[in-house]
Amino acid sequence: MPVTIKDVAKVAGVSPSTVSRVISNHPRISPKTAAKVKRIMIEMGYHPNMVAKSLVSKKSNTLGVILPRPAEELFLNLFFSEFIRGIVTQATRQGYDLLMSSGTTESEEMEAITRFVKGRRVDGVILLSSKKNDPTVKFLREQNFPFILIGRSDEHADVLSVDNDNVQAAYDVTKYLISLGHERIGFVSGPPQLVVSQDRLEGYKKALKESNLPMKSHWIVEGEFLQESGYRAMSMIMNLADRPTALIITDDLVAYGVVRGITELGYQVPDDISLFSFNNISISELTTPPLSSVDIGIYQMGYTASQALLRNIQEDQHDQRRIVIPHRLIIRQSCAKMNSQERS
Amino acid sequence: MPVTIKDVAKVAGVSPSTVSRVISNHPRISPKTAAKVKRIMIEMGYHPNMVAKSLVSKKSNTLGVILPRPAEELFLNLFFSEFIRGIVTQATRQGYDLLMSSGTTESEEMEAITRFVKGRRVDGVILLSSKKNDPTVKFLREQNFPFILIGRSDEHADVLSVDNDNVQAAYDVTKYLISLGHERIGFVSGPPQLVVSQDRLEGYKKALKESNLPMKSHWIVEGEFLQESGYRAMSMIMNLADRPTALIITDDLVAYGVVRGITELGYQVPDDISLFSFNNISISELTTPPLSSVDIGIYQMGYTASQALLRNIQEDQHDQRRIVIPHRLIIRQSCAKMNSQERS
DNA sequence: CTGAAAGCGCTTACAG
DNA sequence: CTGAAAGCGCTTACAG
Repeated sequence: MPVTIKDVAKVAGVSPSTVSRVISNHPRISPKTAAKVKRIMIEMGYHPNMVAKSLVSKKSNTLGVILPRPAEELFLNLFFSEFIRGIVTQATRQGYDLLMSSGTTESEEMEAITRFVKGRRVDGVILLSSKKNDPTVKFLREQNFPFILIGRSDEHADVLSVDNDNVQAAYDVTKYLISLGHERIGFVSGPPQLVVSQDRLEGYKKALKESNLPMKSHWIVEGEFLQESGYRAMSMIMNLADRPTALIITDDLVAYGVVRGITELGYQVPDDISLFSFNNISISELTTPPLSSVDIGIYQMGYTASQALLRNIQEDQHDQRRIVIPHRLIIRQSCAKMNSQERS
Repeated sequence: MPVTIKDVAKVAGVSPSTVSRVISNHPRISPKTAAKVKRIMIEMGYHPNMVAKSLVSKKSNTLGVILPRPAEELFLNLFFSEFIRGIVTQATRQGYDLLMSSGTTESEEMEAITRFVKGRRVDGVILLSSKKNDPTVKFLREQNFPFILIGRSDEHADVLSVDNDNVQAAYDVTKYLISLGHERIGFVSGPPQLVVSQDRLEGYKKALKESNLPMKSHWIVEGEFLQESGYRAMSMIMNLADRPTALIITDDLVAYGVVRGITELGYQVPDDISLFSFNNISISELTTPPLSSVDIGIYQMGYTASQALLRNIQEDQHDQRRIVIPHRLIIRQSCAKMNSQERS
């Protein structure tokens, strides 16, 4: 039988209300009783029942996250560790825990969110997906429940969210390759329905247009966030008569497949083709040669998401901004300078 | 204002008790009232307050995990994703959620566990660490609270746990290398205070002794679970007059550093030296050449941990077994066969 | 088959 | 400064 406030009160010879006030450091309590009650709490090994506390206070001191379902598992898996760590670190620092569940189907996902929100188990929700037409976003808005979206939502532009400026990031990468003298630049993209894919492609196109460089549709390959995707793309790309001298790749793991494909076809990076990828997960510095990659600040995204959501919860003034996490181009050895005779 | 059982009762013209019984599918309720109440619940958008439910039922339907603190962060980080996914998948399947927190110091860790356990927020705890003299293990035993340990505990042998047979795994790897003709086999180990390091080293020694092969202490290097560790070890190892022809490495990431070191020194894998590592995380198939590695079933460990813990909670018969997850040697291209003239 | 009542362990006006 | 009482939203003997 765990010890309750009542037990402590009895031993201390005070009322339960007084014990409760001591716990919450109520100002109008005599230092003497406070000291006594505190001593007895420790002696008896008292610890408040958070569930009971939560029931009356209507606060859980908990944030909720739903794991992405299988379809996007792979993409998110790579980030997952760093991301969750960022979320938990900041949440813990502010005295919040993290409640997690996963949904295999969309309806299971909705069920989990409902359980969290209507079951009063969390004070706020972090949404990992940025799909079009997401019913969870709709639900949370209807409930007027605090939440933050990772990524961008086109339908719900006025929602609290953290994201990268993926258009700008891809633009920056493209411009960098152009500055090295590349004129034929290809793009190995991710699933076209994802906002992140669309944004990066847009930045790439913008940079090419601005520099008056050609943009051929057969230089753009769409795939999954899988090594295989990159690998397979190469047999096509490398056999092109007008093949690109540089490739932008939407993810490090995909880039790894690209490197493998290129190597197997007997070509060299960066001598035959330059590569620049995204996400800067640990793999990117482990390839031969080490890959240049865009660091999108995954840990910081998680950290910031927690922080912004908690502010919303605590100040109860639902600000609806979009927070942009800065990106950084990490230059390694996968890009070569072009000199003019090679350009033909 | 969320709708409560009382609200539903009022509209349905029954008592709250009846509504409660309908929700829990109590047998002695007329199908007619049941149907009516259910209809009204849906109409009113009723969802039970899990906190209130938890207070009276004394069940939270939640498992707790504490994230490892920084010291071991890196080692566990690599597994983390897969591991948590295994835990969550199985927990969700059985209707449980996962509550997470992290502690930077040992006392913060204890605080988090206490909050979970004494605060009645979880029904069981999964312990990720397998340190010596772990106060959290002691606490949970004293509280007689359901928990499962990942790894092995020497002081607490009679505790529910999931682990690999690391002695056997290292033994198997060593025997495999011996079968290829290697006679000088080195070991790049992890932090010596970790049980996993000790176990693997033991299996390695056992196999060598059994085959009457030499075991020199300068063939054994202890380090961290970091790429740098492996990298640094190589300048020493490769300059040995009697340098090993094969190396067992405690982790894929460390092995990556080893490959880098070997390559920079102008040697080749597996021609100059064979490598076999542990954990089989995604990196291992991405190196050049692809690394042979021991698959220790990380996802399955998480999955099994959830499952065993939940059985303990639900059947309330605290069985205290040690569950061993089988390992598999994944043979790739990093080990060469030795022929006799090379052996000298 | 159903309801009234007590209680889970807390908090917090209200009163003194 | 402190206590008695009501209540958070549920469950569950007990009685009928």
